[in-house]
Amino acid sequence: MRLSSLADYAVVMMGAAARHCGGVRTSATELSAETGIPLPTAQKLVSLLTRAGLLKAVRGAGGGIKLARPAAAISLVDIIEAVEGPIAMTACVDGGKHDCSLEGSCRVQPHWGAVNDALRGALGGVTLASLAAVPAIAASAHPAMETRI
Amino acid sequence: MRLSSLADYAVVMMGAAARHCGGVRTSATELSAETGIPLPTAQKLVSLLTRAGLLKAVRGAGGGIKLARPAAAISLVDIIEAVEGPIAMTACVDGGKHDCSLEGSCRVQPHWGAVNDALRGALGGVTLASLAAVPAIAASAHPAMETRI
DNA sequence: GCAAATCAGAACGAATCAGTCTGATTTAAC
DNA sequence: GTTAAATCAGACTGATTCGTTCTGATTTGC
Repeated sequence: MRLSSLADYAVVMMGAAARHCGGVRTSATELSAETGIPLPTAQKLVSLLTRAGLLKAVRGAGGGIKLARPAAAISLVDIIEAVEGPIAMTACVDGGKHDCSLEGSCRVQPHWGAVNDALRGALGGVTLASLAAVPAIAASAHPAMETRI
Repeated sequence: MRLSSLADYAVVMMGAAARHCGGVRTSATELSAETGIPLPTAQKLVSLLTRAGLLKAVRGAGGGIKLARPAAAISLVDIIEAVEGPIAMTACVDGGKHDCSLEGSCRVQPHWGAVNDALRGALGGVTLASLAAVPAIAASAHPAMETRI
């Protein structure tokens, strides 16, 4: 039930990219320096995010990357699914895949849909725009984060 | 972002145990036969769930297990945390553990708390009692599960 | 006292994940 | 036109975690 490190890094990198206000082109090297993520890992993430259609990449010297869509149109769901694949807490929630041998008699299955919806709703409610611009809230929220969630 | 198989099995097993109405004592062998979960795995789950205080175990011939609390007082959160440990999507949400090198400058951190709360709320809203008694709903909900969540 | 049944914990194999490295492609400068 | 630098893109390796199985400790019933 924990996010993979790659997905976590991807969110941080996309947040940094969004801070380069739209048109300005940045690069994996620059984002690596800003966020502290190792360069090779940052390069791999750029590749994944570009393939998913979240970033626009331009090769060669002077090239770089920029957001493919406005920051307000990109949510945590998009980023996480770009790195980890479809969000499905159990196999029976993953459309098409029906590997569970308990199919049919399982009484838990109906509930997973609702739980999965709640998770996707929470992730979809956080856009990249809100990540890029929350200076005061972030500072004041830190102490409260201790609440053992 | 997928539940581990062990945790998934644990939920199914606890649901089956709850169907043995309170006082009646069952065993890992019986639950294994009812759910289709391999016996060795079922035994390990019984051990984990007992250690977490969700089941009461009695050793020896004629022994067995039963719910430690009423089914209405056990939620998916309890079961999942018994198997996987505390639910924390990222390291910075896990109280005490502060391994992230980006601490302090990270602008994403405040949001993870809210997302984590939403997830825990969704999981906490599903009690073992509701899992044990949903005959009609389960049957009618199956076709709708195709909705690519 | 003996035997059967049960839970409890340790050990092994497999799969996924994180990270690193090398190569293909493009542009800019000379 | 050529060279060189900078960038993205994909393949590879090591490690950690997960899932499963096996063996042992404990208790009751006969």
